[in-house]
Amino acid sequence: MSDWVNRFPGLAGLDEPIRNSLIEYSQIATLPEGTVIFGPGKAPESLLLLLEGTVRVQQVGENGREIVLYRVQAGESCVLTTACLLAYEDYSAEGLAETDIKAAAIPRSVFDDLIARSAVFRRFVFTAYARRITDLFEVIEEVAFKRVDLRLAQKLLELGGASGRIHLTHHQLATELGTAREVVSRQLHEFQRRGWVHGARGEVALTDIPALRDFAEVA
Amino acid sequence: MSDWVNRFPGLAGLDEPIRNSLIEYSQIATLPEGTVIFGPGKAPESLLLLLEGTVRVQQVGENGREIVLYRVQAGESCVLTTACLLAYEDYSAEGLAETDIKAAAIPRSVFDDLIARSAVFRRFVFTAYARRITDLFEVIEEVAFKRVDLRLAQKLLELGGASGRIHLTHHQLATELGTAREVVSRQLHEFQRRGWVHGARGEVALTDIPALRDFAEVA
DNA sequence: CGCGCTCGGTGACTTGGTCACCGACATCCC
DNA sequence: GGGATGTCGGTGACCAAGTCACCGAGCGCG
Repeated sequence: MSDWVNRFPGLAGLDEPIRNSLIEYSQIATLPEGTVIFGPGKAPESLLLLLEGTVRVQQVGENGREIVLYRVQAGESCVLTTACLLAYEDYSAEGLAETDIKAAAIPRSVFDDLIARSAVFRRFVFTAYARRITDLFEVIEEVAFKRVDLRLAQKLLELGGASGRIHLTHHQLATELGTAREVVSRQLHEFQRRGWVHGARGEVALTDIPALRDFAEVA
Repeated sequence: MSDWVNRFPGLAGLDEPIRNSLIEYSQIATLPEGTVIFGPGKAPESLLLLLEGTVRVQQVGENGREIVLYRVQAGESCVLTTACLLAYEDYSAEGLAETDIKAAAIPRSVFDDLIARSAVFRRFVFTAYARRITDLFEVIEEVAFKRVDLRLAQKLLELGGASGRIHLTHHQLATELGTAREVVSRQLHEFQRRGWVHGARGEVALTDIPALRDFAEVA
């Protein structure tokens, strides 16, 4: 069980001593689905490297609406949170375990030490930053400039995978896009009228993926 | 002219050798207002520490609309760009010199070396990251959840300063908020009807700041 | 079974974004 | 001076999106 480091491609070239520090000073934790990993008034104290499961990071507005910012997958790290706890901890994003989770937790001090000692680790961290930040740029572009019907279609394709079945409520889909439940309901209704999807309680089935894809890309 | 390091509070505690490396290996550059510092297809090669002037970072959507993400002021650094050039350079944000600019440019390799050698420098960099990221979170919250009239009122107060005079066109104000010119025109018209502002070509004068502030905060 | 909850549907309305167009003004050049 | 051209702001009509209020269908639970 000391070989979890291999699951992170960015850490492949790590020197032996560094790798050993990492393994020695980090703790493997498991958390059940639904756990709030960090959130308003609950700053994380360590960098998380996700071994299994996914973490959803979302923003909650005062009016109660929510928007998903990005997801951290197995093999990735939760870097943004580390940065934030350094300076301002009063940001309103929260991290949720979307499934059961297994992760390696690296304490701040060890993190700092590794950054100092290893160029590979530095590259790993800054690359992770870059990915998250471009994710955020993308979210901004989407909410500021793009139409919801297109965004919904894209999201459905993204979530539907091979099976084309999505087990989410309209409310949850609305959170994915940062819009309101009614808007999603109406759009899905329209998609159904066109024969692209079929809805049931807490579920959406994609019935014409090519047409959806056409719509999402072209229009 | 080797004492520009003092202008950065976060670099105050820097050890002599580190400080000297920084001064020795960085270059002072001056750029005229309007220079595109980085942008799509134009990745920056060094970390910029702003000595004088301000840099505006904005996102450009395919449809031509724009939104201001944040500003880098004198005494701050342009860290996000460094991270991004590491991984994906195809993000659609661009950095513009909003005034004439003087900045110290730290090459990648020197940056990496300093990060390795100095805990103070590490803290400086990660703190700068944190600030930018919370800025982005704020932008997302605003554009996804808040009403434009409130956002416009806030922006006017922010830009108006003590004098209450703002030398921007309606189009530029729209870019500040990531909305359309017509929307700004209509809102300003309404504000004017209420006696809060007075408009002229390329200029807005705030005529009732307390009322504007009331509106921006309460409603 | 009845109770309370979540989920989704709907109509009416407000707000925001788009489109097309226009006149006022500024600049520049003959 | 008199165009030619471009920017700036105003406007009406329309469409897209968000809000509000309400409802009924399904579901789980005691």
